[in-house]
Amino acid sequence: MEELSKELSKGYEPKEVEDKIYEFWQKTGYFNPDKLPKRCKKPYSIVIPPPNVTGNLHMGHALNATIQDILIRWKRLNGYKTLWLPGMDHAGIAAQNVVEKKLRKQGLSRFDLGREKMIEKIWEWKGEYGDIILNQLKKIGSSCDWSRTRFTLDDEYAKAVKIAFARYYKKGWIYQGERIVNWCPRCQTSLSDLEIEHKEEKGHLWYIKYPLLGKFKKFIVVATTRPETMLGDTGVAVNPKDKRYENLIGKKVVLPLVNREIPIVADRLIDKEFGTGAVKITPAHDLNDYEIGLRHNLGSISIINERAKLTEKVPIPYQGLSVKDAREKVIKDLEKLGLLEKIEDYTHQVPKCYRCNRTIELILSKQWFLKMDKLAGLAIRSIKNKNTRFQPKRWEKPYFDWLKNVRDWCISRQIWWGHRLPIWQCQNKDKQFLSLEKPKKCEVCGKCKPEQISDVLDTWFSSALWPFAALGWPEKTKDLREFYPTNVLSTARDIINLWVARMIFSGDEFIKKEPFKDIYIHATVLTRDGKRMSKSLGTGINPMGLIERYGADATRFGIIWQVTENQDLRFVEDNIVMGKKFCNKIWNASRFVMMQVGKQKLEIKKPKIDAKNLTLADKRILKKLDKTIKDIDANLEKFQFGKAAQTLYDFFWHDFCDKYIEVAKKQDTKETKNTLLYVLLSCLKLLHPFVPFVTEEIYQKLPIKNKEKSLMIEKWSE
RNA sequence: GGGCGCGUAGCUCAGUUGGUAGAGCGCUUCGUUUACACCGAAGAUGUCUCGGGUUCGAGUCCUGACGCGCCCACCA
Repeated sequence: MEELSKELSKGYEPKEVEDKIYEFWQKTGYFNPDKLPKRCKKPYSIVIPPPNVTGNLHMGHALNATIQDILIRWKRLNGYKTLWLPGMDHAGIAAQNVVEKKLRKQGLSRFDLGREKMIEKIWEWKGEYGDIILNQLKKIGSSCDWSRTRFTLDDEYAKAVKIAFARYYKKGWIYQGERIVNWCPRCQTSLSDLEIEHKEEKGHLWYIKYPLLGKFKKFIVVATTRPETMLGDTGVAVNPKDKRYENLIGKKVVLPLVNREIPIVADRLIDKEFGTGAVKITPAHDLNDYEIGLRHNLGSISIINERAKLTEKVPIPYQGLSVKDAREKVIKDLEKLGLLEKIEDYTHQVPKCYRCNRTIELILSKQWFLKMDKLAGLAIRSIKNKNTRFQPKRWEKPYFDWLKNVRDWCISRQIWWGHRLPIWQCQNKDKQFLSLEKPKKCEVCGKCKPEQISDVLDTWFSSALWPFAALGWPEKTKDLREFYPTNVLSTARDIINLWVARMIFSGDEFIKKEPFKDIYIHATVLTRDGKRMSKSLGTGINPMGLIERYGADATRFGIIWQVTENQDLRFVEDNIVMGKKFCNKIWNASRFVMMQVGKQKLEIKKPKIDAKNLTLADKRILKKLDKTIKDIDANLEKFQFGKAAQTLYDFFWHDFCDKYIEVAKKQDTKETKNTLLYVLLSCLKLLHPFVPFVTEEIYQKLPIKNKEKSLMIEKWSE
């Protein structure tokens, strides 16, 4: 007892254990599937959803890391050749924004630096801060194979991106076109629909009188939330079935302030019930209007530029005004002319940039697109055929809904940090061509020195290749053969379409196989009162703080305890406290068992349940243990992490500690000692995926002869 | 406008195919017995949001209502 207590302190002290154990694990090499014992043959793989370089671990990451680590450790203990491949995403706009912000403090913009200098700066920044989140993943105990860490902007990865682009290009699925795109005036780039967030804003609905051509004091009244765009109107539209306007269709109005004659057209898209039933049409700055404009040959006039200022296409007094100023002036001027009928309060959804929260402008712009019809079909088929399954299944629906209505994907961005499109511009003719490397001569004119176009690809274009590019594609690597398709993707619901759908069709397209068998969509972590955790609201909880106060195991256990199939998870710290107590309980129960058994090392054998010299209590605990193992396996198989944790907790605390240990105190037999040690060891294995540190620490101290080097590679149920 | 999830003990949540309501934290009482007070034993606490229906029987199935939250959407 004296000696033991020197070795095992009275309470579990995570701080003295965790870093030491993590280092030990890394030394064993067992995070690397190639270094696992030979008996581990069957591959089991997970690729991490690569966190952004700009990232810091938040509760969502902590939850997801725990989930993935539980799966990996569980399968590793079951003798699988496990690979959990880590990495980071270069996070185009997000990363560039971070560095831009730093520059701004020095009064500089990225344009002051120029492209090359700016990219250099971002790499520098990445070198300095880029590993933070990976280190945080280590802190929480993630057993990733760090030797395989990938970054979505490293050279091999860039090759994969170029090859993928070229394949699409050669199929004719990539095209350039002038379309209405979402434009962020701050980030100075186009954005895909999925990169927009709609926020409710209180605005107004302005009713404006458009005078009918040649009819004195007769008007058609249109309602709009954006009066300033009237300067770019090329028509007015009404519903063809609208009796009120029947005789006006085909007539013309004189656009106020501009004095342009524009037609009244009939289009089925117009809702008779809304506003006045008559709509001003601004094809260059609204998607619906664009379509209507095309149908009726209205033409388009771009009146808002990339900086959200009015262009020279508007009357001189408005040129150069910001959208906001233009709105005020237009209203004032209309009022003066007596053309403003009324103003109503109106709340509506305003599109915002998901990276900087600036209001998005819709503008006409030349961009690159990836055709989605075929690819969306592939993605739908993969789930329909059950080659890949959503867990829980209900997430299929938003996935299908998006894919069925998806528009072509705008893949070009006007930022600098990212994969440049492998497209080159002839200097003599207005023509471009594809070339993966810097071309020796121009493929168009044969004479000029072509220049690579400056656009980069949407970050999600490269993320879409992650499951196979991270395994070495386009090279035919051993890893790709062995670990693709991966077994599980565990991720958050907000990137089902942004990322998951795109990985599925990419995998299908390039490898002819879906990248994962199961897609586990975990709950979103909310605050105690059901609010979103966010930095700006100050409602976030830092998992690193929890680890500091309670230890990594406690944090893992406390989070996972709450994981059910629910969409949301309201985080309560009480559960982490519970986790801490539980770790302490594990520690002390182990201490007791070791005191009972003594220092002499035993050969551990699985006791036979029907052996005669076992007492009723012995038999009972062994039986319950068997059942518990089965339950845990079944729960984890179904991704029911909370239930698994609760089952384990219950067995360990109540069956093993409260009942069996108490009885064992009065049974001083060889069989009981063996059973104590056997059940404890079994529990350590079962507990290890959930609370890896404390269990490994104890394992290392167990007085048994036939021990593995690490608990990580013990045999699950022997 | 469409979709999804939730409403069970003071708080956060379980509750498998319908059969007398459970856990953790908190609370009450007792307990320093060979691990653990980060403990043990015993205990209290619920019109399962509200109507209606199916059923011998509903927290569980159906159907309305109310409340909360999330996502999608080109109603100006």
